[in-house]
Amino acid sequence: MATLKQVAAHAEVSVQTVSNALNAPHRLRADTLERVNRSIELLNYRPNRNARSLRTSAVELIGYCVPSWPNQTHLVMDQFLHALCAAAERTGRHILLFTAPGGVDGMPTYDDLHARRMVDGFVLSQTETHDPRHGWLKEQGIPFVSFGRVWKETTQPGPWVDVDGAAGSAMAVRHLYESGRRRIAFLGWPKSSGLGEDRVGGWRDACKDLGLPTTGLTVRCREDSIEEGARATARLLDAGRTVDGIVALSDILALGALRELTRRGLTPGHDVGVTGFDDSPLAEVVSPGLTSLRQPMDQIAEELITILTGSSNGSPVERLLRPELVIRGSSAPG
Amino acid sequence: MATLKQVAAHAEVSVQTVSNALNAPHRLRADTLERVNRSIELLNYRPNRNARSLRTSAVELIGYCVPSWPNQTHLVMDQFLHALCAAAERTGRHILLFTAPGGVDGMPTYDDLHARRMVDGFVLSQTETHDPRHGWLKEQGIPFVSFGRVWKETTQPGPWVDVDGAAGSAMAVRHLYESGRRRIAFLGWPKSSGLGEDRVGGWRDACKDLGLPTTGLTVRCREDSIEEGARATARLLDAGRTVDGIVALSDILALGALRELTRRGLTPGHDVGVTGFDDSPLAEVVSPGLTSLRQPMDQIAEELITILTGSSNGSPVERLLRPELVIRGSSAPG
DNA sequence: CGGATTGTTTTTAACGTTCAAAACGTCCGT
DNA sequence: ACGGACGTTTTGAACGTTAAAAACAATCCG
Repeated sequence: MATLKQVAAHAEVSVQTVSNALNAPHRLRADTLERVNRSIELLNYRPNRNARSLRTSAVELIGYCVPSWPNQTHLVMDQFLHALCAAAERTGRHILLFTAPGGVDGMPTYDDLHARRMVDGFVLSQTETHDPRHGWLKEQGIPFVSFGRVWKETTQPGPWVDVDGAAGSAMAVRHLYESGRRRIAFLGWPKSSGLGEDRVGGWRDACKDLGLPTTGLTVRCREDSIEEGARATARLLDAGRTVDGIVALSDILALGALRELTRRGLTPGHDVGVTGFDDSPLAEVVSPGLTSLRQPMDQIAEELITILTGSSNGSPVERLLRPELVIRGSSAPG
Repeated sequence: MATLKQVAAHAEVSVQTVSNALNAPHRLRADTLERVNRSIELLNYRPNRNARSLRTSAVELIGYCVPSWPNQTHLVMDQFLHALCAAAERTGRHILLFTAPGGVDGMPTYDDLHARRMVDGFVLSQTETHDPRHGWLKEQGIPFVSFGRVWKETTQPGPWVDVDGAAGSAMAVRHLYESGRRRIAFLGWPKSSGLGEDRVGGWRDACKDLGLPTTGLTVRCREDSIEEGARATARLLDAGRTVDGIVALSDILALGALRELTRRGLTPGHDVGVTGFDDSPLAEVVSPGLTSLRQPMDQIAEELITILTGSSNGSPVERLLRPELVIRGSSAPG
């Protein structure tokens, strides 16, 4: 494996000149640059990243903790990871995966990776309400950016990128409204979830804007499962009042709604319009296809990397992106 | 950030002694070791990985190319990644993610990562028939291990770990047989797929062993989609002959089968037993739950890391692991 | 023509670690 | 007392790169 020294000898220049040819080519005279480049090519030289990192103390690696919540399925994780990787590579960086316990217990792992100079910073995801990681990292001066706000904190301890759940729900409501639905229910999560409150808020506001009723039309599911989604839908339908639209907080809950509707002989899309969230692979795979709010993964990843690797001057950056409504059969005009 | 030098000064020993305290503690006198360890603790010293890697030329990082086939969904990728990460960490290593074009076009990317000393080796997955990567890497002398055999090669160019698809299919067939099914069909892929041929072979052999018919009971789907699975099932049922069991090559195809059966008023599990492959999150989320063959992810990951980081003495290692049949409602005794 | 200016290249000194060899003690047998 | 053997510690050099400063060369200006 060729080194700078060997290239330098071959091109008959000093080591530093070869280094400059790579990192500051404008400093070289045109003919020298070409000569050096020929030698680099000829010897198939590639800079040793470890030596470079040792000298510059920047490893160009970004840590990402691969999540593993047993209950929750990460249906869009592969999309996210691919987007994140691609965005990192566009800046010459890479993603280093690691596992860590949740909450504060995981902090030593983050600290260690940073202290050993294995990563320059972190991308956080799976942000929880009152997530302790953000404050901790900020306190340690470890660079990070979060995919997801730290809910229930007035001042956010660090930069983040997030998808506007309220706007998403509102889009779903308006879409159902435009296809004639007038009693649109919401399947949500317990109040403790910041993400849940964000999305239910958007539904409520949009309904009020359009003059639609909201009372008695919210069901809070205890967990994110098909079963709970179906139960919640059953409760809604059994309450006696008509429901012709359902905005679900997740694709999983929406699938539960679809199942319950079908079980009762109602046709999703025709009798009741249903929408989900996140546009997971399931959404286009079920029948009828599930209308869902897609997260703009590429843009999210791009912003995350930009913020993390940016000059970070002044106040932390906050970016709220709009999801995109992907319309499928479950909300076909009825 | 503390360095070896500072720890050495604090403990009043030489730099090398501190290094030895970490890498070869048996060489130190007990009291020296303790003194050094106290200093390490006190100064909160962590070895700089870049300096270490530069010296030893081992980065303790394993490259994994995050796949992105547009058509195919990676329903178990997060499970795999988590297992792989955990297994790597058990040996003090980590996973570095990257993206690369498929086939030979991606090889420069692999080569580059290795040449720049950013990874020690690679874990390959999403192995295709005649996959060129294995031969190429072997030729370059770049360490790797593959999750998945290189199909259609008599001598495998490198070590691999794989799941025994034939055994899996056979388990599914025997399970359906035990609950009384006697005409068990197979939903597969085109003949060009090595993985497909492996699984269909297991089905055929198991049926013959049990004295069950196989002729006219195989359907080859053009692509891995719910739609194709449903179409294939329709074709089977329209052929006039009875079918009381379906072994599908994938969970997706199995879901298609479930859908078509339900559409025709047949009850999966009661009228026809259905099994899938891979035990994706979908399997336990649909209704009825889908009986499926789970890949032993933790064991796979463990083997991959062991082989890749092992002494690699002599001939390449090959490990064929048995999948586990997870029984759910879709194959409930009818 | 001398001094300043600019452009290009080289020299020197790190970055933080580990390897190999040398040095230092201590104990032993003779 | 001496040489050897062992156990522990230190010394010197190297891994491959880049930052900073120094050196050199060419050009410009008064």
